Amino acid sequence: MTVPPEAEPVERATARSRSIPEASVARLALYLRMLGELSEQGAETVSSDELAAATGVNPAKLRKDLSFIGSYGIRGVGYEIRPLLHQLEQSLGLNHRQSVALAGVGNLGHALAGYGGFGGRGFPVAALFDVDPDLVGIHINGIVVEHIREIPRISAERGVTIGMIATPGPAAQAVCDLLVSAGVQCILNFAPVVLQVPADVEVRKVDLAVELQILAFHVARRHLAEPPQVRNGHAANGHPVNGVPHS
Amino acid sequence: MTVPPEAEPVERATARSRSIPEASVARLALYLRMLGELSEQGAETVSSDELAAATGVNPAKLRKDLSFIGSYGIRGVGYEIRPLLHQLEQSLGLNHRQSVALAGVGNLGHALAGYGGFGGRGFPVAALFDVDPDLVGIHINGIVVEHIREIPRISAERGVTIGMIATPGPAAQAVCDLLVSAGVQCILNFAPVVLQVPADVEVRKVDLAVELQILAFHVARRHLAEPPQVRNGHAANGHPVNGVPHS
DNA sequence: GCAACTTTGTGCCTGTGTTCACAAGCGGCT
DNA sequence: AGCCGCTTGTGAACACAGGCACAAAGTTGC
Repeated sequence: MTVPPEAEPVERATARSRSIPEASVARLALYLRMLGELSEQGAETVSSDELAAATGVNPAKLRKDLSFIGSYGIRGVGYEIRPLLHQLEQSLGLNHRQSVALAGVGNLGHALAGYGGFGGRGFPVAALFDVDPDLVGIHINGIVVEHIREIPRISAERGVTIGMIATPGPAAQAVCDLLVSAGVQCILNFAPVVLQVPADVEVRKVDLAVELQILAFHVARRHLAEPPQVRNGHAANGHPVNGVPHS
Repeated sequence: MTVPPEAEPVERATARSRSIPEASVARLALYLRMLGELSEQGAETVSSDELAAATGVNPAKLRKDLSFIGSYGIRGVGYEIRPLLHQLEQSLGLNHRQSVALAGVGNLGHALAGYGGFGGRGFPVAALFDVDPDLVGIHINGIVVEHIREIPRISAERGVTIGMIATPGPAAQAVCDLLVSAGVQCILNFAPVVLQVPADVEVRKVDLAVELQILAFHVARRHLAEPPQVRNGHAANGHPVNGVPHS
């Protein structure tokens, strides 16, 4: 009585993430950045223990993650940074630039447009969009803000592959539809809504309010157990261990 | 033969998250917001299927999540929105305001300080900090930016419980230490570094560059299978199903 | 060339999260 | 009043992620 004929639930999941586990991909990106820093500092090799300590990950987990992209370590020595870096970039799809379109140039969007962490890491922001006539036409970081309705044309022209949505919630779905119609396959959504997209479009959501609420939950848990307890002796000097992992 | 004497690996995990699973907490925050919207629209009850569809979550998972905070549903009917909302706020620790301190009022920090999603949801930004003398003293949203060194004093005065770090990477650890010494127990970190903190401080990290790289990875996976394939016929009208869950 | 040491790569086990499927419970209709 | 349909709450199976511990494989020193 419950489930009707139904489609295949397993097929899609396995087909989507051939080989590399979702959770590992996120950490690989972390390793990539840390390796870049180490490389700039002139290091030639790293051991899994060193890299694990630097990224706050369990060494065994790190090795397993790296094993998904091949055997680039030397037993008894560690990992040669240069080749590993190259292989990581390859595996994460960073060998060809991914142009980003950002829709919504309000408070948050403006900051994202100017955020150096994107362009510096192979994700140049190639187009900006908004509906507000006061914003359309202004320059941010050398890029002109265009009207939302131009999304399909301009995205195609500039070879946009990734969309970021930083609009208010109510506008997000419409903008999302435009991005999808422009051929964008991946969307990073900062708006507090659940986007409806075709099955072949990937959406990731960053929800700042939810992040805070998760923290608030932990604060509350603490206060149930401990008394007020203000840490007045400066613990600022010794930070014992620990970089608390998270999903 | 495998497991030696060893300490208790279970003890710590269970003690830390008495009752509610980590992953559920994140979704509970989602439900909370959606229930708020439904309540404003005048709805009295929701079924798990409806709420699940609205939040892009599996209905069974949703019911299990809600079961962690108690039985607030009526079989045959659904959930009464008002009492459920209230209970959710209680369980997530939103019954007493949590003041937030934000360190780093650069590009991203400025946007966060002005972001309406925080204050409106019970997380008033109560203090702003930076090192830059050009920024110290300016007002954002009616709050004066203070110097980093004032973190301990001002945080204590204003009852800050949550810290947000939006500084450049190299400055983050020092700022983090100051926040910890001020008694802050939870930190939301936007800087691309792994913070070292005492074991009793909770850190969550939001890493925008990593989010993009995860998306880039999926784009690359796609391109291995499919040809260029630009979606020119407008798929903008019908968004079939699907709001793609994520970890 | 061999032995001792170091570090990777991985098999296996454990725990956590997700999903299905169904019994229990509630309201409405006859 | 009793039945029927609907929806919750949850037991059980399953998939995924994490971490230990060890064999394999390399390096260094003699």
